[in-house]
Amino acid sequence: MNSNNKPALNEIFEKALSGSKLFLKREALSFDYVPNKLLFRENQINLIAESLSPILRGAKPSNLILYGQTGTGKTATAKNVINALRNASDKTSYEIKLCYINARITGTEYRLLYELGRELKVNIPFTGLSIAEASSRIIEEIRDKKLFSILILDEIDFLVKQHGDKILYEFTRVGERLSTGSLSMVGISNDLRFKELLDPRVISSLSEEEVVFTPYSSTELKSILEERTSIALYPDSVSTGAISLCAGLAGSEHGDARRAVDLLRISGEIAERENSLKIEENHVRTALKRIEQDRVNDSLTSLPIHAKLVLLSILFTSNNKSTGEIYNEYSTLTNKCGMETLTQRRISTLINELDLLGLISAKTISQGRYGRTKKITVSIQISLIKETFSKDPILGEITNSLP
DNA sequence: CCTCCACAGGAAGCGCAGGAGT
DNA sequence: ACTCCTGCGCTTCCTGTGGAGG
Repeated sequence: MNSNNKPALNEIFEKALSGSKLFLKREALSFDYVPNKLLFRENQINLIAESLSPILRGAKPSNLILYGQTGTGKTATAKNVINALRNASDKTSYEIKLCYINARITGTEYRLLYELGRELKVNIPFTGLSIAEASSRIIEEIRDKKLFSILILDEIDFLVKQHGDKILYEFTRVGERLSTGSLSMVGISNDLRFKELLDPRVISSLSEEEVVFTPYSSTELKSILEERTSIALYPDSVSTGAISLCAGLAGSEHGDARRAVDLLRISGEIAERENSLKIEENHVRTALKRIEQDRVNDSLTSLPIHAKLVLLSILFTSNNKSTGEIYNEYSTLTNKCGMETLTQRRISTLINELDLLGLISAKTISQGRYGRTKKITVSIQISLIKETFSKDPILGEITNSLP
């Protein structure tokens, strides 16, 4: 792309058309953008490409697992290699099918098969079939049409944590049993200890090859951001300080490129709204605050009604209260507004879910003689909760009666 | 050292929604 | 119309447990 200081003609027109003074190509700063050139991932790209390349000769490639924390470029790298493989496969006579599935979005075994079936053009209804029937339809299709298929399972650890490794076992078995065609898997996991959850048989088959993605360092993050901005923004529309700050903030935990890129994009949007011609550090700081607020707001509004009631109960009692005390308060609340009261067991899991969302913190502690319980504390700004819930048709009144 | 509190959290199963096949 | 399938939210029943007080 153009990186010289003189804007090309098309850039000027583009600018006029989009009305944006900053963004040339906003998508390049979106989290699912797959750049043509991935920085600092040459090794991984080569490893994956080598493992998958037998497919171009009509042989079964080995299964592999990609490990690494969020934002280390696993998905982007996988997609990058797949795109290249797709292009290369046009020149072969074998029919190669590539199927990318995110196991967190496609949460269940059946829907996994459904998605895979759709990619392979097998007729699998949205619901109604048994898992066995659905998978045998897929196997038949692969065998009959001699398909060479690669299934990329993103966030595979979610699937295993929720449903066990049964389906993975099935898939690896299928891969081994097929006489014509093939089915290979590329698993992508955020959890480095994910293998411990698997059956040894699945491990030996699934992780024939392993590729590890290490977190980016802040300097690497900086280079990545610079590369992306050169595509996404007009020249000279971001200060070096702002880039460093994005890289630093995102790198402080572990080198999370997704966070860095998101942060920069939102900073850009804020700068744009202020009619600023350059993204500065203060925009980044505002963006950081806004990301956090949006996240909280989203999870608050999408909470099921009983989870909201539990959260309110926590607000009505003071901090550091036990599950039992929260449950009592919750019961009086449900009675007050004439709703059914769920069991304490259920509330216990709701509390855990709220904890997982980062809205509250629930620590299990032991008080010896006085039992074992959780100490529950709200971990976000209370005013945010009040603000969101007071608009709620059912909970508005109760919320406003809060002290 | 043992006991026993006040829960945690696993397992099983129920009723329902939503949909396919017959 | 009827059977069969899965997912989901929930209940019921259950076993497990860290440590203060005896």
